[in-house]
Amino acid sequence: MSMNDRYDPKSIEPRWQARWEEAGAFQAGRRPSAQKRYVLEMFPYPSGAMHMGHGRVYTIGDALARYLRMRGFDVLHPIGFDALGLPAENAALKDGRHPAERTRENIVSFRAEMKRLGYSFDWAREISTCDPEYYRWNQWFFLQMLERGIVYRREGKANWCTGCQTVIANEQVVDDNRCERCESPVVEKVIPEWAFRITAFAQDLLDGLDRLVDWPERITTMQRNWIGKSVGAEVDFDVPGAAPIKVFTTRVDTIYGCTYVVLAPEHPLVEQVTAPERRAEVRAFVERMRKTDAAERTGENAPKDGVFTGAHAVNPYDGQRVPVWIANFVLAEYGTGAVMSVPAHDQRDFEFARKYGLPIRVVIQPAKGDRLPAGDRLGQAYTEDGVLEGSGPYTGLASAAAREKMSEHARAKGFGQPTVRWHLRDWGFSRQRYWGTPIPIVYCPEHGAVPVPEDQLPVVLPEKAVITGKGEPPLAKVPEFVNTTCPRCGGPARREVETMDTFVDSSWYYARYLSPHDDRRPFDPEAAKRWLPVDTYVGGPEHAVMHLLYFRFWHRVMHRLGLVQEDEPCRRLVTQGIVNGPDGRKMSKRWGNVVQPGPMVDRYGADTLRLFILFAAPPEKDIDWSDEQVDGLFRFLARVWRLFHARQDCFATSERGGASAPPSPPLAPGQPHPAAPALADDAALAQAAGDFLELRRRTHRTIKKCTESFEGELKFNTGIAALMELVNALYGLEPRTEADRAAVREAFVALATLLAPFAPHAAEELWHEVLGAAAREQLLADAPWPPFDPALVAADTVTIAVQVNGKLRGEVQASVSAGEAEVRALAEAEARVKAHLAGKTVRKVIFVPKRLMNFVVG
RNA sequence: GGGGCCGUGGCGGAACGGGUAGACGCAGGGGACUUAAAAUCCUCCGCCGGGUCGCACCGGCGUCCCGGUUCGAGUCCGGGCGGCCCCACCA
Repeated sequence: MSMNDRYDPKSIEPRWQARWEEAGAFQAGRRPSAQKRYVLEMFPYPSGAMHMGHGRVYTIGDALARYLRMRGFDVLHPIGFDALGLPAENAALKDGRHPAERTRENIVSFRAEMKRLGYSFDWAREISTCDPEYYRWNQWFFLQMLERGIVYRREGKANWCTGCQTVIANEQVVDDNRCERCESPVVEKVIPEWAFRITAFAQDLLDGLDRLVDWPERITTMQRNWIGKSVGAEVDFDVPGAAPIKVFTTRVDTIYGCTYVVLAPEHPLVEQVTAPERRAEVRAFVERMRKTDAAERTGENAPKDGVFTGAHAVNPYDGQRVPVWIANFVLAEYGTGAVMSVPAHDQRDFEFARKYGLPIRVVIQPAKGDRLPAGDRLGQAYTEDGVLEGSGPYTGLASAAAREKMSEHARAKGFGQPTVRWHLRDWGFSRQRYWGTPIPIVYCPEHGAVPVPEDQLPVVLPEKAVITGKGEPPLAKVPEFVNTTCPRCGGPARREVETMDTFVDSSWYYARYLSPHDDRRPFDPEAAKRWLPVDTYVGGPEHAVMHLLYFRFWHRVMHRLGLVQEDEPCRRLVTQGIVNGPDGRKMSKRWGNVVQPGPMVDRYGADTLRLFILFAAPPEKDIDWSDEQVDGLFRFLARVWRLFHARQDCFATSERGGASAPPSPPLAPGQPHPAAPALADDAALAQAAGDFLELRRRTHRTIKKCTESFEGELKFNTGIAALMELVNALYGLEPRTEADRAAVREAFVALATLLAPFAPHAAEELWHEVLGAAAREQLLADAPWPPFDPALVAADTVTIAVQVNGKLRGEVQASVSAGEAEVRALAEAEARVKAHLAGKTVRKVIFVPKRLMNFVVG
């Protein structure tokens, strides 16, 4: 192949994609004796065409995977499709096409787009969750978890999406009680459902967060808040003539300030405690609450609203009788559905007490500073910890100590106990929809819910679908599916017609990649030993409390089942920002600002698109699409192209010797690389001087900089910037001697190699061009990452800034080893410095070797 | 209300543990090449003022605002203001 003047990605990219595939360059397991790295990006939901957001995740992950391969690791970089779920079914409702058909089509288009972008996936491991060979293992897990009590059937209030006509998970309810998917209102509905006992893992999931040091803190914080542990106490308030009211509080230290008790409107004791003369009013209130939209009722801005029941309860600590109220702001499903109200020390209680004229009693004083006024003159609740007063035997104790003593006292006396409450709820995963994994249960009139035996899996989702979006679940309308026999007695029975939440599919897919065609178990535990946990997981931060919590839960389950060694699925998480439209708004048909990756590849080639995505900003930041910037990156590649072309005299003339490159620095253990071609002829290189010695320094600094952009925080933008600087430097040089050419050649090899993770096709082409026959048999994708020479990275002369009283007044050139006296002499000789020192007394001189000298004068 | 992140040129963004602010790119100005345009190559580009025929050069200000620590602050501390994200009457 000969090099053309014009950079033409269309002629380059498909050719290298074919070569990589032919060579199996991206197959995991090619270096069995090397250390492994598992690089994973969240698999796509193929609901439409691939969009720019996908382009960004996979470009980030791919750059890393390619780099790690070049560092000598055995890299697993798989891809698959999260194919089951509501959107495909919702689309089917619109145009009547079968979800399977639509999904298959979308997958074909995704796969083609991804290949065109040149992602280094191990395609042999591709999975699709709508494949029975995949979801049968969802069913298998279900059975295992059922047996262990981690799956159970419950009858409870569920979030019912009025749009999707199905139950959705707590985590899928977003802003103002709307569905995360379709934004329809979500209402509460009492319905039987299957649930995972994720709450049994709450403490463990919480503790695990402390070990996830390479996760973004905001994600672990969000999980921590979502799990929502609160340590407190349960206390029983006796109600004469009725069952005691059990309240949950995190501030039992304030209980002597309790002046009333509040029940949630739905609390089971409401009817029982209400005095006959209050009944009408209470019922009217409860009825009104029932009819009010949940968000409106319990939203932050909702005014406090309540009603007195006529009953009184007894505070077990001081024997005081306090009135029992019902109020809108108490949630039936949190804690015990009842609270003790301490208006002096809780803002909500304070507001409520003010509104209804209930007493306010101060029982905590700040440890330092002014004392609080009496309750009736308090401007707002004092909610901090402090020192107890008016609290019987606990008076004088600090809040924390009091809490401990007081909850222990409750336990000793039998009217309460220390308690931990969680915000996290069990994960209800029943879906009354078609396009999901069938739940392997059969209902027998004789034996009730009977699990389908393992050897009868998979329960295959029938091809025939009656999708109306209304009424009964679609599977109920398919008699061939529903009607079956009981696995236990053989009598007529009906299958479960609910399907599993799509988040089940994504909870363990990363493990299926390890042995995607295994038909005896979900995956091979030996392979898991080799590859898990995932080393780097790239995906959007929007999954912080759904997928990312579920998959941590599922991994723990797999750990209990003995399938995996560790309890956390992934070491490092990288959350990438959004690609916005050119106008800075979220890409949307509504704004007409959508930019698709496909047409961009047509116009500029994959390499330019990839460079743009990586250069625009660090991965976590949102970026705006910019046609001008993309043009700029295309120009950069074209510039590199011309440069190589213009300097062919430096490398195309002769075959270089077989000297191999020095090994890559520390990270590359295991199997040695195939012998790498020399960067350049060592003897000639050693002769490089002047501008060309400078070039060599720059080359090695660039290698260092690029390497650093992959280590620690991923900052590809600065790595690419360094490459641009090297290119700019090369433009100014005119090599004349053999040593000059060797230095230029060294820079070219480095440039092509370092470009490989970012713009792999162009890099591959240039690399083969510069190395000629020496590289003919090797792919750059397989070549070693270049080492840098520390001696060349460290400059021998440096520019030292000279300040007078902290203001820059000049700079001097000095050798790196120059001491204070030497630099001072140089500095004082500078005209500007001299002028600023004239007539002043130097009181002090600060000298920072290699950086700066500051004269402090008076 | 709680939690997290963040405020740097016209724009996207650089700046290792406090040490020359603005790397690199985009946009823009000037020049070369060209019959011309595009492309390309070279070059300038924070603000204000002084200086010079034009340069060179010089001074002051400058990383949201106000204070502090320090020889020295984009970076550390305190207090504001503004933006984004998540959670939200969680007892």
